[in-house]
Order: sequence, then C-alpha cells, then structure tokens
Amino acid sequence: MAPKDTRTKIVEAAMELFWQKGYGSTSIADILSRTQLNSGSLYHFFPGKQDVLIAVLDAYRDGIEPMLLQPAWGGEPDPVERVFKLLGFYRTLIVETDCTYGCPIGSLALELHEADPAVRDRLAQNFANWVDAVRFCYEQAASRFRPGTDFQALAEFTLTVMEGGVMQARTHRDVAYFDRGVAQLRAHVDLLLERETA
Amino acid sequence: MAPKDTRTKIVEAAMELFWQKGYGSTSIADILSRTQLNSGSLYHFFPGKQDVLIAVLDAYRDGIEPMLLQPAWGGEPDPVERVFKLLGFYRTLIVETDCTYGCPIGSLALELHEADPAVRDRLAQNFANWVDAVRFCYEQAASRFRPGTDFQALAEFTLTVMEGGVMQARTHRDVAYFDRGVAQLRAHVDLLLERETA
DNA sequence: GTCTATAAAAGGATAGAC
DNA sequence: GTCTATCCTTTTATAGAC
Repeated sequence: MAPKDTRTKIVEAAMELFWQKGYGSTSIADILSRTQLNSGSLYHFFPGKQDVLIAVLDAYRDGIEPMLLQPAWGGEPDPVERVFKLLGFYRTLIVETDCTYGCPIGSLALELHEADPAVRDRLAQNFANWVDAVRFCYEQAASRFRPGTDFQALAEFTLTVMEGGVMQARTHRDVAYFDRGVAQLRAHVDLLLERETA
Repeated sequence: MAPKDTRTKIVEAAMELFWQKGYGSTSIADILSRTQLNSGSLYHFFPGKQDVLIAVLDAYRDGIEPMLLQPAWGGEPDPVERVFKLLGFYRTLIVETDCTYGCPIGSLALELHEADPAVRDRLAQNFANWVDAVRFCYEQAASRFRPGTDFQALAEFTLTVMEGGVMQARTHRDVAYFDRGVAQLRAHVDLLLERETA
C-alpha cells in the first residue's frame, strides 16, 4: 500500500478525533500531534479548521458503502434483514467501545446546528444517504409489506431508533437501551409485514 | 415577585446559553455578559464552569414537572394522549425556534460523553426521569394494552422517537421529519392497543 | 457579595526560511 | 510541501480592594 499522503492523514486523524471528542473539543494541535505533522502542512492543504471538518464529512459520505453498508451486510441477501444487520453493526461498535460509541454524524449534527451552510448541508446529506440506503432495503421487500406502507418514513424511523438507542446506551453506559429500541423496531416492522390477507 | 438572586440568574442564563450554543461553545464571559455580572460574582457561587453545568442539570431535573410535563399535558386526562401531548409540546418548540430546537439534555449528553461522573450521572438521571413519567402514563392505561406489553421499553422508545425526531428535524430544518417519527410511534402504539380479543 | 485588573494557558492562524 | 517561530485572541480562573 502506498504511503498515505498528508491530506489523507489529516482527514483520517480528524475523523477519529471529531468522533471521539467532538469538533469543538478537538484542537488543531490535537490533529498535528496525532499525525506528527506541523501546522504549516495542515494550513497548506486547508484554509482553516472548518475546512478539515468539511473534508471529514465528505469522507463519511464517500465511505458509507465500503466502510459501513458492505461490512454490516456481509452476504445477507434478505433486504429486511440487512436493515437489522446494519443495526447489529452499530451494536458491535457500542460494545467494542464500552458503550462510549456515538454516531459521528449524529453527534456533529447536534453540536454544530448553527454552523455554516456548507457544514449543515453535508450533515443533512449524510443522514439522507443513510436513510436512502435503508429505504431501498425496505422497498426491495415491498411486496411483503402492508399495502400503502410509507418506506421513507420507515427508513427515517430506523435512523431515529439507531440514533436514540446510541444516545441512551451511551448516556447510561448500557447497551441494553439500544437493544430494547431495536426490539421495538423489530416488532413494529413485523406488524407491518403481517399481511392483512394472511 | 422577589428579585432573583445572583445564583439563580447565573443558572438561568447558563441554561439558556448551553441550550442554544452547547456547553463547550458557551464561555464564562457569555454568561457574565448576559447576566450583567462580573466574574467575581460567578466564582463566588461556583468553583468553576463545570459546577455551573451541574447546577443547570439539577435545575432541569427539578423543573421537569412544572416546566415540561404540566404545561405539555394541560388538562389532558387520557394517559396515552398525555404522551402525545408531550411530543406535541416538543413540536411547538421546534416550530417556534424555526427548527433549530434541540433537546438540551440530549445535546449535552452527546457533547459531554467523556465528562465527569457527576455530570454523566445527572444526564442519565434526567433521561430516566423523563422515561419514568412516560412509562407511568402508559401504565395508567395498562388494561388497554396487549398483555405482556413492556412499558419501560415503550417509554424508552418514546424518548428515542423524540430525540431522533428532534435531531433530524433540526438537521434538515424541517419539522416534517419529527412529525413522521411521531406518526410511526402512534401507529406502533395503536397496534399495541388493539386487543387480541377485540 | 461585588468590583477591577490580571494572570496563565490554550486556541486558531500566519510568516518566512528551507 | 514542510519546517520553526510567533502573533493575536479567547478563555478559565485568581487576587485583592471595596
């Protein structure tokens, strides 16, 4: 593997630091320390800190397929099960981080609500792409759902369950809060899968 | 009404600022500016900034009944409708703030996850009190729910729907994201209210 | 209990040599 | 493209008079 270029190193370090500490609590010095670079290098590639954030959000956008969806789905063929495989992937992250995991987009979205439009648009875009992927799963199983099921609303609801579950699991330091939320969603989906003409 | 004492002024100003800007982005100077006090006064009552935060979280804890639940419920007698009245109260806050509203506890919980235990415990306590109040609503209507309904899980799920809806509505600057989440919850609850022996 | 002044540190960003 | 040195601002917190 070719050595990573400086810009990539910065984006990857910032991605991890923003995820762990948030944007405001991550200093330029933190990023330089982790990358073993000097401030001249960072400011050569980025006009300022916010531009690093934008690059990070673009990296999440570009990484959703290879970094999130494909690892989460594995070879799972059933589209509905793919949704729960995705939620299971988040569960793994929660457990592996001793219940300190936070969705990087969700956390940044709450932290940076009064941010520059360039930032807000990318946060919204990241959410929208996640919801689109989940909606597509549900739509692939459309024939199994009750007629008239609103797949967009169901996909947004799935994101809500993930974000709310992550938030409560982290606050209480107990993955059971996440699990109960997913179980409720499972029950909800199961009820929508019960054909009225069954 | 008696003039507010200095400590109360500080807590109320900090409550609003932390809600609007977050904890990290609110400076002591911000609090002093809004209260027209000097730093000597603040540090007379609080050892440091984090102690102001703790006082704010205690104020939310003490205010849940008079400031949130009673205004939200109004005279609503039906316990299940009280839950949706509460969600409707949040909807009003979202609309009144042009979709910039964020739940203060949820936002702080995501921002401050690596915080001092004194802070984390109070965040968890605030969530727990909210969930307890909602669970109590559902339990009051226990006879109308399917046997075996898990009211604790349903109340946590209600918090999840609120937090996830607030997060998405704010990120997209569109209250419809909140509304669709609440509609999904309503459908979920309605399905649990359909007695199998109906 | 409140005032002014200020210490001490951290933060974002820049300059100019190499 | 990277280096060192540094400027300027903001921020938390303290000191000591009143």
